[in-house]
Amino acid sequence: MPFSFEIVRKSSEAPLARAGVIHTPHGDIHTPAFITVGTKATVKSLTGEEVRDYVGAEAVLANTYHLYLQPGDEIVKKHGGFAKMMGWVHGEQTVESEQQKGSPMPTFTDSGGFQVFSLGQALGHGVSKIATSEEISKREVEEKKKEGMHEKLATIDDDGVTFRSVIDGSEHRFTPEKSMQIQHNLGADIFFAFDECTSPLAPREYQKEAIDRTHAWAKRSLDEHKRLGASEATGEMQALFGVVQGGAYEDLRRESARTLGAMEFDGYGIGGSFTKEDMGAAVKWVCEELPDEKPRHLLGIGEPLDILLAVENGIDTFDCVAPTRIARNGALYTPDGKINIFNTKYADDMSPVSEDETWYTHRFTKSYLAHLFRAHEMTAATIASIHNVRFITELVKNARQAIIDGTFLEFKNTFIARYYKK
RNA sequence: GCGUAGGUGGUGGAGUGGUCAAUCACAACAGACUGUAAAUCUGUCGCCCUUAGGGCUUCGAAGGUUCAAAUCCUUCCCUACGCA
Repeated sequence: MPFSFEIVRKSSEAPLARAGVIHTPHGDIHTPAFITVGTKATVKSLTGEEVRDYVGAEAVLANTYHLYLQPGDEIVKKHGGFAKMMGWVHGEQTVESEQQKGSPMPTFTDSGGFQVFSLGQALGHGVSKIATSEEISKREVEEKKKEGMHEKLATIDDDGVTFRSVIDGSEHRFTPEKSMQIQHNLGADIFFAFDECTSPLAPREYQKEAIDRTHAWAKRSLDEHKRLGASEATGEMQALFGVVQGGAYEDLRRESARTLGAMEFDGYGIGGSFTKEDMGAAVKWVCEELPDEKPRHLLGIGEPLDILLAVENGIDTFDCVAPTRIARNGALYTPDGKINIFNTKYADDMSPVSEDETWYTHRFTKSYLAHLFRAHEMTAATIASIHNVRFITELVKNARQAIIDGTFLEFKNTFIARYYKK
């Protein structure tokens, strides 16, 4: 089946929220959906089977920059794409027909645009996806002091980006065309156009310059995508999403969404580094401008509250490293908020890691998991990652059901009241 | 019994007259993490006072030398290894 998107139900309460299905050649994604991040063709500490059966994820997102550097996109191509390579394949629960078993499941690849930001402008400034406005003003003061202290690993010009490998320091160059060629080799179902992610520290003039560049790159990405044609592995044409930028400026965000919305993309990504306060607003502006009938992916988000806000404002899919990263560092999502399993009180806590007894991680006690972390056992990361990604995946699935049931706002408020109560 | 080397904060281990409440590592305690340069990073870690800072008690024990001792001297206790 070729790529398509179908809206199943629009929320009766939130004008932008909707439930739908993304059909890909490798299976369906029921939206809103959380897309698990597997940057280097692995969801850190988990196998494909664990992500499929214990997490219940429907799609995985890998990264162009990282796989290009290591092991190299040609190697991935030889495997028939990263999904096959990492064992992200259909099993008992996910197949519709017997012949589908063992075939790849749905995948995305990010374009490498974010790495240009995180290894360039943001390097050494501690700026990431989300910053508080307080932090930003503090950093503006420190900005000059730090100037030159960190050698940037990437520099941008209108044609593309020159960067140094974080692995061996060697110099490389990405252009929109190059990103498309690599993504084509990596073999995902859904690609992202090569974009420039800006820092919230950057002034308005720069944000404007950056979206103009991002729009030009979007056009070039689209042209190259068409030129490359159907995937050699599947014979299917893969989908390409354009990426909206514009910082915290409403007019730039709307302009970016309108400009890209007029192009022949299969869907849209919303990128950028946000402050905690303006993410929801930025999503709303953009979704009001984007064509209704195409899916929208919010890149790199997020925490439970951010996800609910984004669903409410029209987002269909998300990806975020937080569930797996904080899992490796001993933090767990629970319905009552985030906990740090290292805290003394959990050493003797006999309650299950997951409240829900249908979850795989229900069988382990918090005490056991705390022990594994303290003992530096690798399974600590595995169990915590399965739990956290499941938690976020279920949250989004439940939000989807609530939209269908017409109870989204109640669902959202109930969740937030419990999760954030002190 | 003799010889040798030692006894430092939860642990290992620096320090051998003043800048020592005592480097460092680990453990412990808490925090951060949002298109992954992250199994990472930050802070605390003798006791008391509200931070700046101040006060008090510590380096096997007891005495002593000195303006000043974890550091020097004496005695004692203990540990490891070697010799009887």
